[in-house]
Amino acid sequence: MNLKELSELLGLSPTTVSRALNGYPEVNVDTKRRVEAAAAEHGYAPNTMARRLATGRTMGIGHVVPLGEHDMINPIFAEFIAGAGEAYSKAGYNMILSVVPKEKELDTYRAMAASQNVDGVIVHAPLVNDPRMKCLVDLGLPFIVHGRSHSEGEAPYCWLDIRNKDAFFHATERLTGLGHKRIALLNGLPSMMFARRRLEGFEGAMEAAGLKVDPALIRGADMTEPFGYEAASALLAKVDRPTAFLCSSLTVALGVNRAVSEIGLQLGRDISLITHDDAMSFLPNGGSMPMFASTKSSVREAGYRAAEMLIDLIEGRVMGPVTELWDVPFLDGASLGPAPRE
Amino acid sequence: MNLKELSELLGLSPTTVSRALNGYPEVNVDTKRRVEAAAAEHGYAPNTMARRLATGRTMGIGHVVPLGEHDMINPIFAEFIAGAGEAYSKAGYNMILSVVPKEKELDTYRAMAASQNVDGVIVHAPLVNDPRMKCLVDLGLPFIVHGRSHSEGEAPYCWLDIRNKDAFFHATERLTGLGHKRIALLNGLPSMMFARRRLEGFEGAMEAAGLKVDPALIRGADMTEPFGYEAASALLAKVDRPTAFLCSSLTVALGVNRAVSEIGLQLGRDISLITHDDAMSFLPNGGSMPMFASTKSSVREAGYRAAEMLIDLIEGRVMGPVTELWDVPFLDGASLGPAPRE
DNA sequence: GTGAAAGCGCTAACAT
DNA sequence: ATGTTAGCGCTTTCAC
Repeated sequence: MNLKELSELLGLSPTTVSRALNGYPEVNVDTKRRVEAAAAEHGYAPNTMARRLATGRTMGIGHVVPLGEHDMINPIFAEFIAGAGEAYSKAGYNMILSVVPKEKELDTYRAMAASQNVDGVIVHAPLVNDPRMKCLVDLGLPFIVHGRSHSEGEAPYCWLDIRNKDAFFHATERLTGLGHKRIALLNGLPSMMFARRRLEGFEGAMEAAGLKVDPALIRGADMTEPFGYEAASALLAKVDRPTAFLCSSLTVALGVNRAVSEIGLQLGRDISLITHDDAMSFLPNGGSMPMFASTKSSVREAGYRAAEMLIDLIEGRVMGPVTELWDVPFLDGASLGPAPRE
Repeated sequence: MNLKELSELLGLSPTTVSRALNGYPEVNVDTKRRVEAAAAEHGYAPNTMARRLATGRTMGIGHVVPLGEHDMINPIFAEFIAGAGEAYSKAGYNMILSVVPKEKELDTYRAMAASQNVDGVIVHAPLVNDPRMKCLVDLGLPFIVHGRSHSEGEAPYCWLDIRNKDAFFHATERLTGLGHKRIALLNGLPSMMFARRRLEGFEGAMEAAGLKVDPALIRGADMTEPFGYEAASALLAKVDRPTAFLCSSLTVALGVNRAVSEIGLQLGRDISLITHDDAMSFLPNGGSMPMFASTKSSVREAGYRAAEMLIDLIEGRVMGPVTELWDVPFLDGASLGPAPRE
């Protein structure tokens, strides 16, 4: 069933039917009702592609995820996607997920701009010096970055992010306040902007406490359980082992916990741990796992806000670089204790 | 730049340019080269929506994921998506991810069929009596199910699945062979078809070993770490506690390991454990975590095959219900030992 | 309030 | 080997 058929069925012109269905005001109330009834009865829905061609709006938002050694499809991403998806449904947009080799990411954006199959894109997991933003600006493709690439000051694009630096500053401060001097930082990949900012927060707090940062206690990698396990095992085997761990994710913290238990120690008694929890999607409550700083469902919220922001940008309701930044909520946990006496 | 402009620029008709760009054989080799060069130079790419309207093919595959209490976007899903995405890129298709409230899933399919914005869909996580397949068959929308809903015999649709029942039969057999009599099964949600099949395999092997299944040792829930921890803690507190665990995922196994360590026991010495590993995306090697049955990257492979199969179906290269079924590879691990003497 | 007609940018019959 | 023409199904002026 298409518009023409439906209109013939009703003895109306396609124009009127289209207007009735799209809620134009100038349509007679009765005709409108008749049209809607007929559409529902015959299960008519306008052909998506025809409408898109006619309006010039694709109603699609691209999410390009690189397929590489490092998995980008992780719990954080999943939560974000869930949030964004909700916003899209509400606004009638479609999420288009493109899985492409990392090195083809820019080409994908160029192709998207040239073939006009998305109205905008969302950039995930920005790197320390990320080439994607400039590329997108040049292409004139509207976009929002989840995270950011610029350290301080104005960025010439829209982004939204949590206060990673502050969160890790405060977490570290909390540990130094308990007397910890040897604190290990199990961070994300150094190339990632969020890891850079977390490191800055850590270093800042160490300095503020008059402590020297030991580079041997800082590790950065994909935030997996085995990474936490292996890094913690290695660090705990040292004679001057750390008395506390600062983890970039709950997944990593689980690995640390495994390493700690394995050598007969206990988290919260012998070793302190604070983790940034960004893995709530597979650990719905985190319940029994002690933790401290948590984003909880805020990643999903971030996805929703990002999508909303992008749609506003596309539809011209907002202009120019908009940014949003929010705090990471802190949760006290059972894994904190004073540093052992020397 | 559109087709008309490009063709005028070249002094050719739009048709010829279109033919040259789409690789039709009847085009002069020189013109073809000229056209391609001009297209590249001016960054021309055909307008996606115009092409889709003209061809009647949307080049889109829908993935509907329910947004509910139970997270559907989990590591298994992520791996599957990565695999499918790869296949789509290769074939020029787009993945359209729709996040919708669970109760609106069928409506979403109906809307997709009516508005023709996808060429087909992939059904995830089928339930024991899943209404989606019948709905899709009625709608005439091509689809592939990752998993299945019908227990045995012919299903009137395409699906692809791993041998869950066999895998859990063999895993259980292995444990009974070591003398274990009290085996706990930490399964997925009972409403999920895969959990049902795993349970069947477990029960079959118990029966084959002449053992009685204790319902108190069977738990089914979302496969999270806290579930594993809490279930194992509770079960290990019983006087007649299990001597072995069979887990539906590595995430759950991690929780079991935590519970086991916490009470001073050790996996592989005091308690045996076999896990089906479907969480490789956040545990890239599983390395130090002992495990037994593993799908490793086979979920990603499944996504790739499913996408390929669906495209074949859409493009008419295959017809009728196709199914594919494969074994879960077994990996020996360090977590197995004989059952303790009575 | 309704309709006729012209596009949106492409592909695909049907010539030549 | 190339061009002409007619759609694909909708929206959107413009006219009544």
